[in-house]
This record gives sequence, structure tokens and C-alpha cells, in this order.
Amino acid sequence: MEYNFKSIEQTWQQRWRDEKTYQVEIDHSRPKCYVLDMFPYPSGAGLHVGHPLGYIASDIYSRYKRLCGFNVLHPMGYDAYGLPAEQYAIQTGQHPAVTTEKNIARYREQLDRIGFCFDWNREVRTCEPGYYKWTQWAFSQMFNSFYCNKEQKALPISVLIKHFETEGNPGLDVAQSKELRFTADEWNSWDEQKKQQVLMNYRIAYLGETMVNWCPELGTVLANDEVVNGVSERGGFPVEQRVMRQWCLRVSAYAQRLLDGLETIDWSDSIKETQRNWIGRSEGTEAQFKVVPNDNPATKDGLEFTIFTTRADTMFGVTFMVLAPESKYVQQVVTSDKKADVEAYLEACKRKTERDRQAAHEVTGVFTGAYAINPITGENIPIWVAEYVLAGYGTGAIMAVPAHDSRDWAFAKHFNLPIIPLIEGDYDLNEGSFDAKEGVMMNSANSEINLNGLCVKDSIAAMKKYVTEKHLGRVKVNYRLRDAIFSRQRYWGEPFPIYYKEGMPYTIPEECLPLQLPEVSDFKPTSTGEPPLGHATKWAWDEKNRQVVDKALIDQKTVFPLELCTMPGFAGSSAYYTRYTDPHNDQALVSKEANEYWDNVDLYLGGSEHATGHLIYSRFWNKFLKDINVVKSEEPFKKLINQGMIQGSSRFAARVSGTNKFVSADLLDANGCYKGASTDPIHVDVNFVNNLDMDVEAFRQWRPEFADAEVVCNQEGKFVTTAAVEKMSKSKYNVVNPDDICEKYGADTLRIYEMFLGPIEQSKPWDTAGIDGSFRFLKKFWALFNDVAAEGACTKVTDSEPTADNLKSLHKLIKKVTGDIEQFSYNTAISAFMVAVNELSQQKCSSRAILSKLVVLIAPFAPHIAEELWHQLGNNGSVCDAEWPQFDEKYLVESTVKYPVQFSGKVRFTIDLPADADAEAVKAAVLATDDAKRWMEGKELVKFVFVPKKIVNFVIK
RNA sequence: GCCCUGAUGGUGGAAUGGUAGACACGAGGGACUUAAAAUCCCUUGGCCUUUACGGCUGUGCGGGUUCGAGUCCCGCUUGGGGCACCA
Repeated sequence: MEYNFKSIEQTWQQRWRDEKTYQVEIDHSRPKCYVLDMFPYPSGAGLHVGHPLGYIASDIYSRYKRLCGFNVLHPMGYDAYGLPAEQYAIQTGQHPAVTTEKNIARYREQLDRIGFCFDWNREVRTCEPGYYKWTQWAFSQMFNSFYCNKEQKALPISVLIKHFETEGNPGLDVAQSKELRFTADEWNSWDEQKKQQVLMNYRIAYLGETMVNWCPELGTVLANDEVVNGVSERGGFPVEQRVMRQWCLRVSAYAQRLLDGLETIDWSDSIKETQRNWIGRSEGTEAQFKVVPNDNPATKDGLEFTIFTTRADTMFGVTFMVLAPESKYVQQVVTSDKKADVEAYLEACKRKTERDRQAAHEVTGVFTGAYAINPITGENIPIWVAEYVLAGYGTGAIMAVPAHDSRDWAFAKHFNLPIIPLIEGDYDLNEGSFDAKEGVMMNSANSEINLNGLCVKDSIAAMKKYVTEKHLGRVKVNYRLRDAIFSRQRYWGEPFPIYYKEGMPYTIPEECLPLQLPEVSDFKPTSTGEPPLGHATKWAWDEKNRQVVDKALIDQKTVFPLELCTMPGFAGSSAYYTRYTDPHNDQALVSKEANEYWDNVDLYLGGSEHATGHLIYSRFWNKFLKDINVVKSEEPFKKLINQGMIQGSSRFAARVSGTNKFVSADLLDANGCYKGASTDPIHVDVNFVNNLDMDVEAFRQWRPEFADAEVVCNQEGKFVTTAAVEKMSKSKYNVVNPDDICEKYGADTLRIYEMFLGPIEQSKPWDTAGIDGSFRFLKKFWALFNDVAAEGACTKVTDSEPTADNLKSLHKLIKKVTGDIEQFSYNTAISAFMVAVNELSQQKCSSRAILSKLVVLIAPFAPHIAEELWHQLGNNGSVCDAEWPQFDEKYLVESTVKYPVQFSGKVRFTIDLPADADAEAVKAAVLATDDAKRWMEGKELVKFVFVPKKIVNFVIK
């Protein structure tokens, strides 16, 4: 019987569907294991062979865990809302709901062919009302919460209101947009609108007037992680800074918890480091500087401002101060004679885009005419304004120490300001500053404090203590992490459950969710920032009747306008892992029971490109859900593996420049010229190139302009192309479709080959040529059971007793494969299979006992062939419910072991020794050999090293 | 500039500090076949003398630790990624 992968795979995929083999339920008799893939955007291009890489890896792990007795949750769904889906819809001129539906169907079809063990009963789609109800619900919860720094958790906003009513806000330690001061009496005297305004300062989901990344081309604002090098991540369109009223999530309140949590999870160092950089914790000191009164009225009554520094030790070297152009202190300190200069400078700064500012790096600035008093030295130091100081970080003001900060140094040099060295050592301050946080202090003493002679680390500590005790400032931690901008002026996203009464936002009652996305006449974004939901006619909230009504009714007393923006892509993807554990629940995001059992994700697979986006937002979202007692774990993803990208391997045909003449690459000279004429490499479709040999006929048929091209082949009549590794993409004609591979080789071969390609975390190019090896392996595997020439199933299997060699091969394999799967080293596991299959076929192993275990071992990797053989062997049920074979050391014990024997580091001979021999016995046995006698002659034994089963080593003199 | 990662044959890649190059592709040679496909066997890091089951050399470069280093330490070169006028 031949290995007919096509019918095997069809049969079993159908049976898995019919018998709901992969449907799982809570089962308290078994431990759970939650294995998750990052769900895909159903893009219009469909899957290429790179996409399933992570899915295959997680599928193997899921199947393995199931065989080990775990109740495995392995779901899949679609991240269908958001920019990519909408952009695709706009490009194709169709409604995003239609294209999304179509793309999902295509994705599903492609995924099904590969034989995954997803529980499709738990599928979620972020764009379905039953799903986004809970995205909206979570948003409402955030709106109705604030973050208490003392308890380090979110609390209901009602707690805060109660506090305001009785004590006002002094003494509160909460996360806030800006510092406010008011008493209980003041609070109680305010009207509803004013109270709502104040509360907005504390809500976790809040409406803020902030500087945002506005992308005119996409017609929407973008979060920081969606902007790369000043252009949009999607599309690469320019992004400008604008102040807009936007919904924001107070992610920054969770900065410390996001940082601390990294210590508790099993993620790669690089991705943790990326998140640490993104959070950007910086511990330093805030210090107050008094402004010397000048002719600016604001300075009359002892104006002071606060700076932030990580180098408190350098306060003796401050020679000037710098304010950010946007700092409110600029207007308050500037003297009348400098006012015009300063205004001109601020105007010039405003005109620059974020991108100009990032790229230019020129030294610019202007003197305000004002002076501040250095609290340590008492000296007057000039206050400048310069754009190198950022308003958004720290306090927007710095003390400049040009001797030990390169930016301050460049500024001082440019404007000829004094530079005072504070650290001993031979560095040249004419060349640059000495920035390193090391060395011994000097020039740093007054009557109260003396840092001279201390090292930098100690003097930072000493100065912090001094500043705190003298009430000159305080220890302060700053984070780079900003609040997430949560509004998008786009159509295809979750509507906010928000309506506006007297200009202030209110949430739609929980029972009325979901608030469904309305139909609109035109869903395209506008460059002015008017959201497409503005076109919706039935888009107003009737507060009394608790329903969505026509906008025309807004004149009525109880009908109010609804929010027009929608939520960003990451809204729906932030808590989807929780929803999978209880996907059909319409009473809660997740039931207590489901969360108690399934808890968080044990293994999460996905690309590292989400390090500063989804993986931060999800962690934030989960922490919030924990604070409001919806989930029990602090972290959503215990272990994370970032699969590498599969790159394309492009092929090029050389075309003589300016002609339609193609020349085989081996006929070109070293400069790529053919008979003196230069050539250009032209992308050709990899699907009609075998290795480097191009099918000329297929090439001619490929595109009409090549149909009558002149093609010069080499002497053997072949046309040779050149190759290069590039991103897999349509425009490079290097896309390989998994469907084609499944058609030609089968899903099992595809799975094996993708895993065999290399470590899953590494990026590597796809090369279809190598797949034959994996296909051959499965054919050999099949041939262990079936005589290909004969009729009938499992004709080669007998009930004979396994031999010692059979058992050894099997148990060696069990040990290796088990260990490798646990470590996600699938490529080496497959190598071990190849070795084992070769050994067993050489041994002519026919033992049912051995072979049925072999089938279980291969099941995670090649489930279809495993299922087929499992049944041919006469088993009932699915191989999925078999038991993972246990490894037994006793079959591996060898009677003798070959040892390489070295004398003083050099290998000289090998010797057979009993496997259980101890060091003394080995030493005696080796020394008794003729070789050893020769090497030992006239020498003295200095040291003897014996590593069991590894090596025997004599050091002689 | 700071931080994280990687560098091993023609290629993808193996190697708890213990015989570097497993396994696979490709290439070369051979068997079977009218032929092709499929299958099977041998060779395959480099360089020497081929008389061998032979010698030398070899994991980006330069040092070090060790009886022994691809692996550990120090200093470089270089690819990839992150952060960045963040005080």
C-alpha cells in the first residue's frame, strides 16, 4: 500500500471535524494547558508559507501536551477590526465587513488544510458584536476607575468621589493628568459639569487634550508604537504633531507593574529588554530652582520651577538652565528686553515637524534674560530656552552640566557658556564632555556638603539625601512610557460606549451593550479629522429609552450625540485570550469558573514585532482586569516564544539592459555583463524555477511581454537564475502558497519541513527545494509499516517481540523527542526521527509494540499519517487520545562504551570499556594497554580526568 | 551613544566545557530501469603524502582561563533588533 497523503489527509480532516476531536471543555480531572497563537489579521493576500510557522509549532506543542494527559485549550480567531482590514477594503472599494468575511473564509480554508488541532467552537472575531461588547465593557470599566498609587491598583471612581466630598484632594496619591488642588468645600460647590471635568483628570480611560500623532493620509491619530521614524508604520505616511481632544488609556499608571511583571514571566531577554526600554524607567531627583526676580511680574513673588536630573551629584557644575519651548515657565521668566527674541524662537520651533526636529539635531536656543539661583552654590545662572529639552519628559526643564552631559556640552560650546569639570581624570573638555557615571568627584564642596573624593555612585546618593533633607527637592522616578491614545477617526473599529451631555462624556449603561457599529453612507476617512461615523444618521443616544435613535432627535431633551471616533486595532486584541476561555458567555467577559480553570496562557506564540504594541497593551489590560477582579492572574502570558520570519528566496533573470533579451547567469562575466553589454536582474516567479534552473516555457507564458523574449541558455540548454533573500511578498514574486505545498507533498510534509528548517525563533529563507528530504522521510516512515508494492494495510507489522536494538532505538528517540519538544527544539527532534527510522528499517523492525509507540511519537508533528497508521494498527479512537510513551533508561544502558583517550590534551586512541566502570577501573584498564605504556614511558602522571561515557584524559609530564 | 542578539562546510543547521560539522538539501560517483520518475548504496570542511583504520589545519579576529574552548572571561570586527537631544 502506498503513502497516499492526499486521501489520508482528506479523510482525517473530515473525521476530526465530524467527531469534534479537538473540542475541549472544562475538566477538573485533568490539568489544563493553554496554548495560544497571536490571532491573524485576515488580510486579502491569504496565507503564504511563512504564516503557519508559529501555528505549526504551537500545534505540535498542543498535541504533545494532550498526549501527556493535559486538557489543552488551543483556540484560534481573527483580529478583524482595525487599520489593515479597513485599508484593504478601501483599496478594493468594498465594505470592510464584506472583505473581512471573505478573507476569513479564505484563511480558514488554508488553515484547515494544514491539519491544526484548533477548537473552532471557540473562535472569536473582534468585529462581532458579541465579542466587542466586552471590549466596550472593559472600556467603560476603565472610564469608571482611577489608579491609586498607594494600593498600586485601579479602584472605582466612586471611591475617589467620596474622598473629594469629604477631604478634597490634598494627600491623595493617585495617577493623574495634571496636579490639581481643591478642598472638599470647593468640590461640593461645583456643578455637575465641573465635577466631570475634574474627574477626567483621574479616570483610567480619559478624554485628554494632548499632543498626538496625526496622520493626514490615514485620516487618523496613531499611538506611539504605530509611528516609526516619523512615519506611519502602516503605509509609511508622514505623521505630524497636533493637539487634539482624544480618548487615552492611562497605561503610564501601570508602568512600574509592567516593569516588575517582566521578572515573573518566561519571555526572551531581548523582548523583555525591548519592553524595559519602552517603559524607560529612570530614577533621579527633582530639585527646585528659584528664579531671581526681574522685570517680569511673574517673578516678583519668588517664582520657582522644578527640574529633573539623574545626576544630582553634578549640581556643583550647573552653569545654565534650559526650559523646553513649550514650558509654561518660559513666559513667566522672560525679561522684557528678551521677549521678542524668545517669541521668535518659539515660533520657529512650532513650525518644525517632529520629523525635522528628530533629524536635524542642530544646536539652537535663546537666552531668556532671567537667572535662577543654584540651591547648592547660591550662584546666579542664566535660564535659556532650547528645543533639545522636551516638554513631555520629566518637568520640561533641566539643569545643564556641560562638563558631564554631551548635549549640555554641545550647547555650552555653541553659545560660549562656562564648563566646570567635577570628576577627576584626564579627559579633555575642549573635545567633549565626560558622560560616564564613574570616577571621583572634585570641585564639589560647600560649607554644608562635601562630595570631593567620593565616587559618582556614592555622591548621587549623598546629594539625594541632602536635597531631600533640606527640602530642596525629592527623589523621583520618571517613565518614558506614555498613555495610549485610544481614538481613531476611522470607521472599522469598536464604537465607544460613550455619549455627550453638556459636552461631557457619559457611558452607555452596561446592560445596553454592545453598542453596534452603525451603517454609514461613506466609510472612507477624511483628511480633516472628521470621523466617518459622522455620516451615520441613526447615531444618537436616547438616555430615557436607553437606545440608539436617529440623530435628528438630538433636539429632544433626553437624546444626546454619541462619540464618533472608534477604538484602535489593539482594543480588540488586548483581552481576546481571556474571551477564548469562555467565548459564548453573554453575561460576563469570562465566568469565574472558566477563569479559575483555564487561567492565563501557558504558551504564547507570535512575532516579536508586537513587543511595544500588543504585548504591552495586553499586559496593561490584563492587570486592569485583575484589579477589578475579573481575572485572577497578574500576567496574561506565562511563556512567550517569538517565531522568526520566513523570508522569501527571490530569483532573478539577467536581462540585457534596454532589451527583451535574457541571458543565463553562468554566461555573464564577473561584472554581470554579457558580451560587454550590462544586464539588469529581473524578478521572476520562484514557482517556475527549480533551484536556479528556470523553466523557460513557463517564463514565456508568465507575462505577455516575455512571450517572445530572446532567451540565451547555457551549453546544457539550461537557463540559470541568481538568488537573493528578501521579504516574502507578491511584488517580489517569491511568495510560496501553502496550498500548493499541501497539494504536491501533503500537510504532514509541510509541517515537518517548516519545523526542520531551523530553530523556530530564527528567521530563515524558504527554499522549496529542501522539502524532498522531509517528504522522503515520511515515505520511509510509511514503509516501516506498509510494503508499498503489496496490497493491504500494515503488511509489514507482526506481533514479534522487539529486539534489544529495536528497544534501544525507540527509547533513544523517546528521550530525545520528549526533551526537544519541551524545549521547542523541533528541528533536532525531527532529525532524531530520521535517525530512528533509518535504524529501525535497517533492523527490519516489525514489532507492533515498537511501531505503535512510534506512531504516537510522530503524531504531534505529522498528525494525519499518525492517525491513519494508528487505525491500520487496529486501534480505536483517535491517536490524539493515546498515551505519550514513557522513556525507560534501562534499554539505553550499553555494556561497553567507546572512550577517546587523550594524553595531555591530544587524542591518541580509543578504547572499549564497560559502561558501568568507575574511574579507578578505567584508569587501570587504560594504563594496561600498549598505547598507554608507550605514552607513559619516562613520564609522570600529573592528573587523571574521567568523565563517564565521555572521555578519559591523562595529563603527563 | 546605550542595551539586547547572532557569526560554524556550497546551503539550512547539530554539538549539558569532552572525538566539531548530527540531520537534511545540493553536488559527485554507482546500482536498478528500454527510459524517466521513484528507490537504494558510496563520497562530500580545507590541505598534504594517498601506503594505510595516515598526518596537518579548521567554528568572524586577537588575547586569556582550562588537561581540554564553537561553548567560559577580556578586547575588537561585523550582521540583525530595540531605545535615543529621555537630562
